[in-house]
Amino acid sequence: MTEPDPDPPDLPDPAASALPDLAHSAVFRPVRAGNAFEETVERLLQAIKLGVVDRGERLPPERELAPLLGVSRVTLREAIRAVQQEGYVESRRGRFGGTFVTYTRPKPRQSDLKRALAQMGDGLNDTLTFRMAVETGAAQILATTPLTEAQRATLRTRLAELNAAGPQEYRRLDTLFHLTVAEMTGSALLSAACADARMRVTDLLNAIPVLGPNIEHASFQHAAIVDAVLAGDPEAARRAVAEHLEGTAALLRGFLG
Amino acid sequence: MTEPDPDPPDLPDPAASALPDLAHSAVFRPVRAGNAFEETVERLLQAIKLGVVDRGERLPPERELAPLLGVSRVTLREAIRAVQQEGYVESRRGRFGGTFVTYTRPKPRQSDLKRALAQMGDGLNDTLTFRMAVETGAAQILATTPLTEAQRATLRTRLAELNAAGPQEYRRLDTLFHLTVAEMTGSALLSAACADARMRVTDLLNAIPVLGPNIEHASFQHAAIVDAVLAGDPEAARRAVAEHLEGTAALLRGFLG
DNA sequence: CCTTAATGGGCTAACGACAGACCATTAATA
DNA sequence: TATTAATGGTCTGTCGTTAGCCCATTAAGG
Repeated sequence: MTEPDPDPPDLPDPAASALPDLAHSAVFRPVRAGNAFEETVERLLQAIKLGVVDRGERLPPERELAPLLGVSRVTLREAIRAVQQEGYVESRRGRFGGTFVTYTRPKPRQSDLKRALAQMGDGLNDTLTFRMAVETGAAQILATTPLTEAQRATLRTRLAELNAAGPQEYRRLDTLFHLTVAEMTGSALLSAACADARMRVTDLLNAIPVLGPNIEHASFQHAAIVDAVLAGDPEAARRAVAEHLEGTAALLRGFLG
Repeated sequence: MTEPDPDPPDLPDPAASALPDLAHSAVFRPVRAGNAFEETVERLLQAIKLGVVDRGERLPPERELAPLLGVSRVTLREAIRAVQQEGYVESRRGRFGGTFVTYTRPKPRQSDLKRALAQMGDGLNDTLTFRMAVETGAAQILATTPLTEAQRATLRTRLAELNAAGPQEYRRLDTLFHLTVAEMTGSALLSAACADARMRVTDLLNAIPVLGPNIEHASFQHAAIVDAVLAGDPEAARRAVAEHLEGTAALLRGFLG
């Protein structure tokens, strides 16, 4: 024993220069989040919980979905079986068969929220910060983008649908609205980032009751976002999204006390 | 032959509802970019080209780096051998050995730029949009974050270093500056996104000559960013970054004509 | 009632990645 | 000069993943 490393007196490369370990963590981070199976399960749950595939609808056929997700059909099938056993989907064979979503959002329960919050742990602030950055960025960019009339109409439609939604459909259409904004920027990277950010807070949001006052507040902000985007005012668009997300963030952080 | 699908007259689920294929592409996208080996090579090249590990410095030991990247040591070693054969690094055995960076940025060549642009193809706009979103987001958030005096000092230092840099060191310190802003937000997700965005344009930037007028212009903008962040003015910070990146984007797009 | 196309289900051989142990080499240091 | 700790280099067995092929099932449509 030679006191292996009580407090390194002089490291071999003391001239480590201005080389900041800061930047290290952004580059020397995991190349992949998990194994293919786990990642695939996660994606399927996302598609379901986000409402991209709604109850009663079916997933794309395995032979199409596997290449979309970049995994083999075997891995996809294992993932499907996993979410199947959790009661999210049912598979039916034969022509016009498929894997159908059976999941219904459970009633929001305080205990679910606490569990979800505990599961995220320190990641909550990280996620909320990330979401704030990418969604404000998307709105700001969209407001500087020349939109076709069809796109403008789509935005108005999404907003109207959202405002007309009952508590059952609210979260799904809200997700859709936000994703639509991101998608319209035309950047696949950006919309993937927004989808990712949204997915990270889905469990939390789904555990929060959809209350009248909150909806009204949100509706007002959604309208402000659309108005700013359609008016081509990036500053206002950014501000509107920021206020909207700060509301959500404050709501979530409130449950931590 | 029964005319397989000339124009689907009635699909099985015509009530596909408002189900937008839009959102599909953001969720049903590849779970992983490539195999572990390729991803690892990419990361190593990024660390080197971004200057996170500078010429003469060494990578973390394999036994540390492998778990950081989330791959096995075997895979990491194969990746290292690959970049070694391209002349980026050299390995030395024994205590105080390691894998040392030998890469020096080649002189910018128009042909390199054209090749890099061709390789990106349609991804250029995607990348530039993404970068705009995440970096403006980071600056905006940082400007609303209470900073310690140490952090404020670091920002000023990075800026000073950058302004004092010669053409040789300019790109590296520029990268460092931008990554520092992202890291300071405290969001690992956000800094990873910024690092990713930066990496996607690295080859392009490295192929552009560092010209006096450009540096002066950029220096002015970098100063504006730091000023806005230190002043706690998110609007100004966002605007400064946007202008800065628009300059770069215009420069790159200019080479496309 | 039969045919048929589209779907989930299952199998196999080959490859990729992994963990863990062990070997070889090096230079600081005692 | 001998020790020794830290590093790259190598090997082996195991498991996850893949591509490709064929089977089983189903309901629409002839």
